[in-house]
Amino acid sequence: MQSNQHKTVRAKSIEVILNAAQEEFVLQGYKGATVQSIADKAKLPKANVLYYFKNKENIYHAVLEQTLDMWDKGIGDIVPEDGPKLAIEKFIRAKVTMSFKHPQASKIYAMEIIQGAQHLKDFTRTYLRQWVRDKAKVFQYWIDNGEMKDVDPVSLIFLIWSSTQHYADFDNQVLTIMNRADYEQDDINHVTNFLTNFILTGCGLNND
Amino acid sequence: MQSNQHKTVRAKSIEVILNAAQEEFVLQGYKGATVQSIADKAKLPKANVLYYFKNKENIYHAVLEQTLDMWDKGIGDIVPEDGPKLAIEKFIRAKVTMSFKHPQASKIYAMEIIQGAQHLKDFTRTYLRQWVRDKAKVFQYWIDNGEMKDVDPVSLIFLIWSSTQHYADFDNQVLTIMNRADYEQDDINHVTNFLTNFILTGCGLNND
DNA sequence: AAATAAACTTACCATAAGGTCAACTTTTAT
DNA sequence: ATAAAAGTTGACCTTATGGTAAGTTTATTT
Repeated sequence: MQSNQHKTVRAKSIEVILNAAQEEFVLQGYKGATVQSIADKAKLPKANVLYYFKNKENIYHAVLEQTLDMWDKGIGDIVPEDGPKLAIEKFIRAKVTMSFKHPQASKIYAMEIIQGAQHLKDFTRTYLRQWVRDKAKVFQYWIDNGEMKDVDPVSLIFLIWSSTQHYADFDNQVLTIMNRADYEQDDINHVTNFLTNFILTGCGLNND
Repeated sequence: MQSNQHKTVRAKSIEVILNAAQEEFVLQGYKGATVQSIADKAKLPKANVLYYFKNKENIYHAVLEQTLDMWDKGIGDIVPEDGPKLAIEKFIRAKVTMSFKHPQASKIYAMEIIQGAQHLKDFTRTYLRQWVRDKAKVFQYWIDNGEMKDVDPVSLIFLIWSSTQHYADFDNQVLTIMNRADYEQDDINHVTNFLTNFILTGCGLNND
């Protein structure tokens, strides 16, 4: 099949370019990453990279979209049926795992937001705002139902976000402070356990 | 006095340049910030900026140093004599206030670390690592003394750092989600109270 | 007042980077 | 077999940027 074969070449090139681009954007920032450097990392000529993506900004957009997609898939939902304990446990585990396994994605996102979210204003204003409101409602439901302590749901969400993503965005700092070269599976477990325990306790949900 | 008068001019120019530079570096990243754009924001000719700082990297270094200095001054110490409750309260309050009042400083630092801490490797490896070890020891002392719950001190420090700095680094996102234009004093209080309560609870120190 | 040092400014240069183009090769469809 | 489509690439162009050189103006000292 024509389109099938083409798609394979396309898909492969695009994938290799996006991975290279992600690394470069994280390491050098948007302006600092050059199409040439992305091409080099992807082992393709620059003109070939620009054949698949009309320009540098398109590459960046694609990287951002890829990131949001991955998160959407990788991070499960927070649903009333789980109850607060299980829901929070699941959510923290997913976020921590994501942070340790795909720090680059988190970093790209973080840098974009820090710099003013120029390319994600819409996403934040619509999708993310609604997401927070929805989940805040779920927490509030549990609170009203006496299933967890009365803590401000939005602040709680921010705390979970920040404390989990820290291990991705600041991995260099964390590793340096701990005098380690790389994360290992034990670290994921340790952090997951700590954060789960600590945050559940904060929500009045710990039973250790 | 000669050197006095000179220093005034110097100091003033340098100050105005560094403030402009900080904004530009946050908004555009290191590579994206141009000497020209810094000069424009400082309302000085480019060559004048380069008269005070030999080159762009020097400006960046100076901005980083300024940031570290400010934090060092603005964030009090964690000392055994305070006991865990007061010490944590004071520390969270200082960090939150810092986040709301000087988000730029936090952002510059965050971006530097995210991008690999190229210019702060030494700072992290020596000063910051030692700082964490010292404070961890203080927490451990309190734990051994039965003054607080047995939580991993290093993980606790990371949690306090991340949850407080979130309001600086991600201020755009936080404000957008809350559908607000700017932070107000009430927000500082609200966040300080939430985080203090929540984290003290996590440490088994809350008495509400 | 003259001399010296600091502050400021203009014009300029070399390089790097984003992006285009036209030619060429390979793959696919008929 | 051939035409069309997709993919590949080197050469090139334009602009922006970091930095310099060389000079002028302003302030300070003696």
